[in-house]
Amino acid sequence: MNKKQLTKVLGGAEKLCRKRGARLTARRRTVLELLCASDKPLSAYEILDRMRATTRNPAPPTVYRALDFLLEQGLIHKLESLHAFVGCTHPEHPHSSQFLICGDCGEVSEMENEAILQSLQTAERATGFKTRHPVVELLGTCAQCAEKHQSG
Amino acid sequence: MNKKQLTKVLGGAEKLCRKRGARLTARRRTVLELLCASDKPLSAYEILDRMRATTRNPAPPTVYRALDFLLEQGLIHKLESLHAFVGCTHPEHPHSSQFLICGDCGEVSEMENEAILQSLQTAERATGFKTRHPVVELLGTCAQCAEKHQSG
DNA sequence: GGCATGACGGTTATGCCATAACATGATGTT
DNA sequence: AACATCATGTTATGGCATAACCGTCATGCC
Ligand SMILES: [Zn+2]
Ligand SMILES: [Zn+2]
Ligand SMILES: [Zn+2]
Ligand SMILES: [Zn+2]
Repeated sequence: MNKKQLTKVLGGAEKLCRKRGARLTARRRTVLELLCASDKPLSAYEILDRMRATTRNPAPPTVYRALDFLLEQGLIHKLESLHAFVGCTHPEHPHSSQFLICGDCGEVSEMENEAILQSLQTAERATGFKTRHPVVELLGTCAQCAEKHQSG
Repeated sequence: MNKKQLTKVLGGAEKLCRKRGARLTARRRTVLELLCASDKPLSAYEILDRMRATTRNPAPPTVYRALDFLLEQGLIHKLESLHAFVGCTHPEHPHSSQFLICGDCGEVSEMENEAILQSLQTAERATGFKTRHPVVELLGTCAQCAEKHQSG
C-alpha cells in the first residue's frame, strides 16, 4: 500500500470507528498503520519489533489486544496458515474474503469472489452447517513467480 | 471412527505405504491410530500425552516427525485454524478437501465438494495463481448443535 | 466535589506450538 | 564387515498466544 492509499484507509478507519462508537486509539492506530504500510503479512512479534521505534517497551499483550480490536472491526484479517496479519483493502463493509498466498515472494492478495462464496453457501445448506467464519487460503505460487520459474 | 473402520483404515494405510515404498513404522502407526481413534482433532501435544501410555518418554520431535510423514502420505490432514490434526477418511487417492468445524461440540467433518473445488480453480485461472495446497476451513456450528440451540 | 464504573493498556509470568542440532540405532546393500 | 540411508532419541531453543493483576483515565451519577 502506498502513502496515499494508507492515508485514505486510515481516514476511513477513523470514520468507521467513530460511526460505530469504537475507539481507534493511538496503539490500535499504530498497529493498523504498520500492517497497512507493510508489503507483506506481519506476525504479532514482527509488529512488536516495529513498535519499538515509537513505543517504550511494548509487550505481546499490547499487540494482541490491538489486533483483536482491529479484527473485530474488520480492519485487518488473520492468515491462519501463516500466523500473520494483513490490513484489509476494503473495510467499508463486513465481508469474507479469500487469500492467495505466494510461497515464493510472500505476496498475499485478498480476493472477494462471489462464485466461491456461493459454492460454500450451497455446501452449507446441504449439510445444515452454519458458518460464522470461513477460512479460505490458497497456498501456492503467484503469476509473477510462476513466470520467473519458467523463463529462469 | 469405530473399531471396524479403524482396522480398515489402518490396513489400507499399510497397503498404501507398501505400494509406495514408504515405511509405516511403529511410531507412525501409533500416531495414525490415535488420530483415527479420536472423535475430535488432536494437537501434537495431545498426541504426545496419549503416546505416554505405550512409549517411554516421547518428545515433541517424535510426534512431529510422524505427523510430517503422515501428511506427506495423505493419511492425515492438518487443521490450520485449530493447530490440530485429523485422520483422513478416504486416503486411497490424493485429494484436497474442505472442513466443517463446529465450535460448540468440536466435531469436524471432512468434505470433498466438487463445486467448491471448481470455483477455486476458476479463480486461480483468472489470476494466474498456481495453488499447491488449498486451505478451506469453515468455522461455525454443526446442524446438531444449531438445533439444540433453537430447542434449548 | 466525591465516587462508582468501565474501557484501555502496562507489566510479569506462563503455556502451547514447532523446530534446530546432534547422537544413536535400525535396515538394507555390497 | 563396511557402508549408506533412513528413522528415532535427546536436549535445547525459538515463535505464537494468553492469563492475571494493577494503574490510569474518561465518563456519568449522586
Ligand atoms: Zn478484507
Ligand atoms: Zn510470488
Ligand atoms: Zn482426506
Ligand atoms: Zn456441533
